[in-house]
Amino acid sequence: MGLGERKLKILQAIIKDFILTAEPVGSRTLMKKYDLGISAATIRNEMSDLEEMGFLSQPHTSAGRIPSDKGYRLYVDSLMMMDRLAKNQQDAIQKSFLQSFGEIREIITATSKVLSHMTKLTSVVLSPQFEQSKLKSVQLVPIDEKSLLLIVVSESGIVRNAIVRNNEVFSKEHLELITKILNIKLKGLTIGKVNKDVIYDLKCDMKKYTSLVDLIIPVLLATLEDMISVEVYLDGLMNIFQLPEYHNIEKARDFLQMLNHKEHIMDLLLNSKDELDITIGTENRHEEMRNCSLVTATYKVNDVIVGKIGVIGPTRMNYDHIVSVVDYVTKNLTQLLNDE
Amino acid sequence: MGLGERKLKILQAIIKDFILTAEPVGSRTLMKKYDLGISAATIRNEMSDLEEMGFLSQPHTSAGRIPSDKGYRLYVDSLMMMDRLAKNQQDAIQKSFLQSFGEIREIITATSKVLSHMTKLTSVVLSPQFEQSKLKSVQLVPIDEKSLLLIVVSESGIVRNAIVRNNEVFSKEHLELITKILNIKLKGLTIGKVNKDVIYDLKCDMKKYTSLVDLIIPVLLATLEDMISVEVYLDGLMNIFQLPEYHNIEKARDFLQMLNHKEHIMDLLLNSKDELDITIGTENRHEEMRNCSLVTATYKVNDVIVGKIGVIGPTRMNYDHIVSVVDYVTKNLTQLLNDE
DNA sequence: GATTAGCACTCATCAAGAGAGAGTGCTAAC
DNA sequence: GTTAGCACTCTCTCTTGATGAGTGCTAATC
Repeated sequence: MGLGERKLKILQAIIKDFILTAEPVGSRTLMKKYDLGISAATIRNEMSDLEEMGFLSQPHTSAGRIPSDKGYRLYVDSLMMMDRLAKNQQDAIQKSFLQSFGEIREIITATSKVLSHMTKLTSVVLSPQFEQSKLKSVQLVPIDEKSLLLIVVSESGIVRNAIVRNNEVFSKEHLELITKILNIKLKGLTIGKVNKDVIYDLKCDMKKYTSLVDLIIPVLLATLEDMISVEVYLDGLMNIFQLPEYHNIEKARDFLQMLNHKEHIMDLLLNSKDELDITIGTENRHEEMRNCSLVTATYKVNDVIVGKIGVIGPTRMNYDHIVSVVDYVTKNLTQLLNDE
Repeated sequence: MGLGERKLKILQAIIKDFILTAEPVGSRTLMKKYDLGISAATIRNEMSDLEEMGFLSQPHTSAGRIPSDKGYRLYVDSLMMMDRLAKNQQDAIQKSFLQSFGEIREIITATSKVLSHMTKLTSVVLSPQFEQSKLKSVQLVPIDEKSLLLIVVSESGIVRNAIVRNNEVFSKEHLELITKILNIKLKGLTIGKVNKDVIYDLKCDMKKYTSLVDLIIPVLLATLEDMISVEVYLDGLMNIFQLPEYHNIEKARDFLQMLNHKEHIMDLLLNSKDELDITIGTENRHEEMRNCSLVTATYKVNDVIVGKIGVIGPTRMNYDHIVSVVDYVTKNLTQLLNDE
């Protein structure tokens, strides 16, 4: 059985109505609210067909129909119109980005905030993966006789530091020499590529200062580790309380508990490889996500450093709007990050 | 009417039972479960008195009694025994502190985690207030021709940095001079005391380099601002779902939404000035806290830098245990922070 | 042959009522 | 002063019946 024009129209109307009301949609409602030009009985027959084909389902015999994941999938792939955001919404998004100053943390936080605010759902943002970023400089700055500050700067502009403590007084000449060698060896190297071999190499070159180097290396490694670690930012968790699907305490609890596991979220987001990706209900790998959809997008800095942004909500989400928002936010974010 | 020994015993038993079961306690239950040596009828009379005095209340005529805030207050002030934590619990707390390495963020996070874990409630920790901390050094390190890193170190060991960008190339001599002046003027100064006067003074001393100074000063101020800003750490938010008082969705929502406002939490915590403070229900200034109690403690670093830790839960919380945990955690935290 | 009106049937939801259970307050006896 | 006994109160749960939304099927209509 094929999917005629009329069936598609009905499916679209059902999805539209269900997204709006969160109530199963009946044939009479459909006839009255949407100008389909056919009677309720005919709609019933078509709905019956659509259910048989798996695009709709029925909570119980005498209820209306609700879209299935397959139904949403069809809608998202073929029926959805990505609406251009209203001017005032575009402005709101741009404005929120203007307020966040240079620091990457600030930008990410602002992104997360605006996403959840514009969608009234929960937003998830992963900080950029700096693994592919190159090292620009490593510095050792004395802060008092027995401790010094290790500063690592990457080309992408991230800066990290850590304190190195010693029992003896650091010699200025040694420090300068070590700094020099560190820079020669590490400058231009991709952070993710600083591995055992590189460290071994470093140690060989600085055999004379083993005691000092042994102090610095672990701190350096920890700092590099910290630079490439991806952080998860959430916002709008409480928005779910506005949604009828989460008026049930168990549902709300499960949702919140799921988002409490950062690794879990990273797994979800990193799973989608497309520029803009929609995962609907059971399409998700995680059991806990079976009633949720996820709209994610990838943002880039200099084409190598990538991060993810996304919105999580019930499968009954306003895909048109959410996708538009995610898309527009991604564009703004990318622009902001590449301007610097 | 005075509070005889017997009345106190009954109150204590009621509180004990209610903390355990979350159900109003009746006279017969009390007689059967607790060895009071009197009949249910006598207990009823006593309970009636206790209610009249305001220590108990009754949800409805034919229900048992529950402790009022005043009842808990009496309990906490006079009846409570601070139980020494079991050895294994002490060990668990100590262990969790051992795992957190030097960084203050890590320590605070660990504190928050262990608090919520040991109490099965929500923990709140405020990072230390570094306002009273003194500046140790300010450094300007070039990271490339047109940008340099401003590093501020305090005596308490916190380090912050920020990037200063310029359109022109920085002159090495100027930088060294400026660094020198900055250090002379700022070293030893309490961070919170760096005000307009100090800045004005600085500017006067460096009139020759106005363009450079005008670049650096705002960054410096922002960095200092960042150093003294207090952060709020929460953990165990989801623990409330285990409590019967939050099986109601509105209650759970209100609780979570309340804790979503960081300023709100800071206000709550900073309100209590004692070493260890218990605020019960309506004793709290905030309407949203009327069903909650808050156990807070103050931790110190070098006697000047202070922070707060606390546990939030329903007024029906196990005060003995919570207080013991908060107390023990505070001791460990203080020790760890002062060792460094 | 597709469409539609009509109707019997199903199921969730809501309100009202009955019964059970827990607990109290009062009274009279100990 | 303490206790047993009893009537009374109130919540909670279960049942019942009514209501209403919606379906599926059948037969009539276009």
